[in-house]
Amino acid sequence: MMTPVRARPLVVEPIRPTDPCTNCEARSFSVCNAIEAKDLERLAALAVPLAIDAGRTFIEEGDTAEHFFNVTAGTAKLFKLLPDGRRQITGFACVGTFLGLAVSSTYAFGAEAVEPMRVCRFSRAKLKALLDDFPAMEKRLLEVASNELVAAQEQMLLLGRKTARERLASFLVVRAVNMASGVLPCSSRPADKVTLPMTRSDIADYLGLTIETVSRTLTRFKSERLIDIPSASEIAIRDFAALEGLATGLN
Amino acid sequence: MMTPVRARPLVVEPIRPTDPCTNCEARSFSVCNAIEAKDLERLAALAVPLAIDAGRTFIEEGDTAEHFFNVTAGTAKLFKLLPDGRRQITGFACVGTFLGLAVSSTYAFGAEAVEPMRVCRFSRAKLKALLDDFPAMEKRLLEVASNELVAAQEQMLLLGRKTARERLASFLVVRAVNMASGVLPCSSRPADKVTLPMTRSDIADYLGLTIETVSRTLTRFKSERLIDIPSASEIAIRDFAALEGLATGLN
DNA sequence: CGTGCTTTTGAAAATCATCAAGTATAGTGG
DNA sequence: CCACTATACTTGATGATTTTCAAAAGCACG
Repeated sequence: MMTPVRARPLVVEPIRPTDPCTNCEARSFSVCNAIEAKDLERLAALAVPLAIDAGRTFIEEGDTAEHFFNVTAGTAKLFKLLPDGRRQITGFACVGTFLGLAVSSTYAFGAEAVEPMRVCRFSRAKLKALLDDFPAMEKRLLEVASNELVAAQEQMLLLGRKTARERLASFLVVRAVNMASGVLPCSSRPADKVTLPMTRSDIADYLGLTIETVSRTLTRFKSERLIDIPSASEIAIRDFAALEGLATGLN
Repeated sequence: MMTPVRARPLVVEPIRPTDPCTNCEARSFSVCNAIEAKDLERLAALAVPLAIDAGRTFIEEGDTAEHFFNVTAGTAKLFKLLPDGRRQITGFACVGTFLGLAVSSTYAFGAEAVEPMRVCRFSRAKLKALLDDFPAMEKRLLEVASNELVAAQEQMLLLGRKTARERLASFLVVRAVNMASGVLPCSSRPADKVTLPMTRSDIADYLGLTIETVSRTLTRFKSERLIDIPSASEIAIRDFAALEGLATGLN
């Protein structure tokens, strides 16, 4: 159940293109777009691009927080653990997500790559110094934090008050909406296909359920013609409206 | 179960002392202390101090977010609702708490006074403008948001993975620690008495349980000599260490 | 001293977890 | 390319924690 400890050093295959930021395909999604093109050089000087293998833990809960991370490719799961191994995944970080916001000196959560990832790593101290020169970026960070706070509140509602069916429906609906907005101009219709790079165990730990309940609920959705399950990591949405109704508790 | 709608206008007994900020007893707890004494006048010009009756909803989920609030006395519960009335309380806002952080134009949560409250109300637009002149305050807001994010993650762990006993123990432990730090110099020993201004229903909706489970669990704690219950709104901590062990899942 | 609310306590029911196989799927090495 | 193994996923039976339903006991307030 628990993540095996890897002995290898963290830095895996560092990449050093001429200018990591200017052509960064993740910039438009991320906090970095608060910085104008002419100033990108200063940001680039701080950014250490890294490749991270799937399954690797790159933030350990409780470690001293020396770095910020910005996800440029792939997906990570963020989690908190109880001493006996119980795990709560607090979110999935995809392209553009900024990690490491914490006032305290230690990370309040762990992070592990779900898929092979690319991230930009920043020294906390240096980036904080940089923030003094770019108030726009600080504003952007506040926006990001506020958005995450809203998402966290929504997740508390899910964990505290929704049934297993409602939780899975919510999960699929959010995924479908996010997948669509990533590709198409914002706020279009939801995707009709959802990919699940994470395992059933991850989904369970995200929704506060067990893998069995996740599996059973998805099979039931399928038998109700709400979804299709072409493969374990792919879900086709057949009745988005019904799922949305379920997700919002309209039964 | 649902909060009755009040017909009265929101603004209850506005207070207008000569300078609401300089002598504000909540300033040291709040974001306002990011502003130096000489600049307090500009902040004071924006602050509208209000008194709010217990039970009054002063932020309605979904309403257009026109104001920020800063709690100067009393306690509020913040919550999200499902259409059928299920409620999740996402937090309790006490003295010093800043409310209204939201990027979107509408509030993502509702807020209702648990006790009689005093708050300072700010126009969002005006306060945002003020932020441009006081980057220190923006930094402070980011800190606040980061702290809330950490708390939210902790609450997700509680809601998703802890048992009823562990949830109640966590709740009491956090309260005991907070009560102590409010009165005494920070990071001293936890309070040996905890006041619960909120109802059992509020506690249940905060912990993702029912009032019956909250009541039963507390009585069981009492029979196990972990606490005493002199009155429904007052709990004496008899074995803090045991509660803390429970809270962290050490059984 | 009722009246209405909150809280407590009890019994029954239900959702979800646990335990236990069995079935896919993917990765490995022959 | 194909067994072979390990892992992930699904499915079934049972069980337990928590909810639901019900009612009594406390408390606050007029």
